[in-house]
Amino acid sequence: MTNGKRQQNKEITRRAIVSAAVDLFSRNGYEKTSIEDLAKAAGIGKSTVYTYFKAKEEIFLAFCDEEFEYSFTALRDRVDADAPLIEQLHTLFMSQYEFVTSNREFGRILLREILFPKTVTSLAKQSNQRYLDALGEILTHAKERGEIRPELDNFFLSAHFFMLYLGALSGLYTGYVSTTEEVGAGLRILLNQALQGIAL
Amino acid sequence: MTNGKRQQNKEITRRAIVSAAVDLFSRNGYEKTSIEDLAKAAGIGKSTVYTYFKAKEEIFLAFCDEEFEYSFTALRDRVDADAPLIEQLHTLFMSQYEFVTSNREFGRILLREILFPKTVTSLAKQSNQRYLDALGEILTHAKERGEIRPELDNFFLSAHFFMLYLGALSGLYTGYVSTTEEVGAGLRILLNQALQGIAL
DNA sequence: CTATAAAGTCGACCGGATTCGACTTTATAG
DNA sequence: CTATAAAGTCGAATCCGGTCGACTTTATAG
Repeated sequence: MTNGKRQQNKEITRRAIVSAAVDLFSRNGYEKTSIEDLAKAAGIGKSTVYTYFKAKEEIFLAFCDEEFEYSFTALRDRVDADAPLIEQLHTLFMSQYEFVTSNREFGRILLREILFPKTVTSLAKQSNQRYLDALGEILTHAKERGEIRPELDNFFLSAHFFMLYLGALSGLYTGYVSTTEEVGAGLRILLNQALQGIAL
Repeated sequence: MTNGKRQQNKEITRRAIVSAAVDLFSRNGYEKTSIEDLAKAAGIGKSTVYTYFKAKEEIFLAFCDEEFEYSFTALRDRVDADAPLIEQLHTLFMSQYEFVTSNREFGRILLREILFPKTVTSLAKQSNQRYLDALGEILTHAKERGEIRPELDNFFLSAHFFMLYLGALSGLYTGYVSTTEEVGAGLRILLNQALQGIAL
């Protein structure tokens, strides 16, 4: 009857792994944490980890999920829903920027996984979706205020802004810029281009 | 005296490794080619490879450099310098798109390294620069024709378009789109948004 | 209360990238 | 022409992600 016992234990073990990941990844970094370390910390055997996650990367994404939850909630409050669109976008992205790069290595791996995942996992897509949803909301509101062209599709608008944000981040990782100020300034220029249009 | 002998041999060996990489990566793919395979093909010992490259990824970037040379040259001819800007950009990017995704795995690794490199190597920056330069040329020409706002900075314009291109590519890798046609259509929408502007 | 199939666990193993350390070659000072 | 230090080479060892297959636990049908 009760197949709930199994389900429940599975959930507990899964949490134990993610919790170990949050701890060890944060403390020692992704590369320096082995699957065996995680297993030991979670009190299970190494290969059991693979019943819960297909690959190490997947654990990383679950780890991100936890961290994101916090970051996104904290963020909602910071964005003023009636500020000009560009300010809202700038605030949103710079907050995310600070969170994502709070650990450089962490940010790099996360961005790689989100943009160019090895396999299309629901988790990667989910992370993405969260951004696109948050943006979509802001955009809908901006349309209502008559700030942007209403005929444009929210998905492509969100994607557009999101890519500009990632461009600013990439500038950091490739060494084009190095300070938060530079990233912020660059991002603002790009957002302005998008809003005002590039063509004469 | 002659410390040239050593230098010269080093260069020869380096070339041998890259040449082996071009051959084996193309034929069997990146993951399926082991360092030992490369070493054997280059006629050296496995660990000697590490005197020339810090990691496998670095060999991959050297490999890309070779391949890009060809791809970029072939491309110049295809772009009509007097077509409307959006057509030029679309042609440029779709050609690159086809080249980059001719092997899905290859494209994925390349894009990761270009956007979010583990270490800022000159190679990654160089690849990037090549794109930005090619774009800069097109943009300068477009300014002369009066097609775009002349006060905008070429670097940020190039970066903007480049990111939209990468967004389209990312859509492929994350599963938002799956055919070349869809990528092309999505890219066109994004380019249009950038050119026409998003704001009312 | 079994029998048994399904689900879960884990130690042992595998392949491949990277490191180590002993050995060989080269450049050069005297 | 040595001696020797620096540079280069490579097989062996290590480390780690991931798979395999034998073993254990759980659910359930009769």
